[in-house]
Amino acid sequence: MTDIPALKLKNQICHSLYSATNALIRAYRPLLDQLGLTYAQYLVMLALWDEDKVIIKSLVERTRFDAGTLTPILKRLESKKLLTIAKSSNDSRQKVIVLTTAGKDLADQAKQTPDNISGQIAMPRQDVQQLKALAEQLYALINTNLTNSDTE
Amino acid sequence: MTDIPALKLKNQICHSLYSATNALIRAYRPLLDQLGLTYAQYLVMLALWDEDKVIIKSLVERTRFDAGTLTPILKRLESKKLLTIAKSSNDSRQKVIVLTTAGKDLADQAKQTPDNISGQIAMPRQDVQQLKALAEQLYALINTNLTNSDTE
DNA sequence: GAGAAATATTTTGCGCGCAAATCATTGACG
DNA sequence: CGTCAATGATTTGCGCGCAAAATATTTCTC
Repeated sequence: MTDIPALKLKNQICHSLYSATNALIRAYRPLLDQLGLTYAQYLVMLALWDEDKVIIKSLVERTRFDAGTLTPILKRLESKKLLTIAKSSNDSRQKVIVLTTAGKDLADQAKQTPDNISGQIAMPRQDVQQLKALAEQLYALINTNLTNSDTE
Repeated sequence: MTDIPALKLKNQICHSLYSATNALIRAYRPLLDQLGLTYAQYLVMLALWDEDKVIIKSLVERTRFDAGTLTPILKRLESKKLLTIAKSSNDSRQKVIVLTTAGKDLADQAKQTPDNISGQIAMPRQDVQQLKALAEQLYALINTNLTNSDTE
């Protein structure tokens, strides 16, 4: 009916990106179920396997999650006994996140997950790398152009 | 701590894709606020501007939304008087979605949105097209490989 | 043509995602 | 040193996203 090309759903990069991302999360779900993690919890655990004993602000930066999103995720991971949340002694506004032994051990069970996914999806490695690079580029552009226009 | 490259957050394409998509949705928000739409509602309206007088199943296919997600979105659009939801006369299991005049008119106000976004983000057109193509490829691969493995 | 399988949609329940408001603590500075 | 802004984290409220179960209607199939 409306024949404005700019408004055609098929022409929207946002729709392609959105549905691909959601499809990828769905593909992860059965694998992550075995670890007892949701997708968001998995990303937080990845960040903590890189480096734990960090404050929440550090996780906000590295995971790119909103702080208001992270708080309840960390509580759920705590209730699964994968980590502890303790007040910092230096600055009691801050909370320090530390992996438990169980939290560290889960890395062993998780280490097959990325390969399992790429095995199932069978996208050429080069295309995957390019998709990743372009997504990173888009993320960087949004967070320079849009964040700066507030401040200047 | 855990030095397994496959588990490094930086190496995860899923994290790049996930955070880029969420950043893009955030970038759309101020523009869509002016239209009184959320991002998901905007995608549904795009589909309906392409073609309305369709059943929900058709929207499920074109928007790639889950039916259980679509039902409440359509109700909210109905309560905004942008569309009507009526039982089909042929098959009363089905519901027919029809745009109201207000719903059609909103396309005029929306038609600047895509250009406004690309103006703000300033990603080279070629890169945008490639990102879209790769996202579509990923979506297609997930929905062939993973859907088939159930049936065979 | 009655019961069973298939199809279209809705409901339920849980976990995000995020803007905005709030709270607690610390640091600045006058 | 008191107050006031800044900082780190939490809470609140709403709208998805989706699996699973429920509901309603239609289409087999015998």
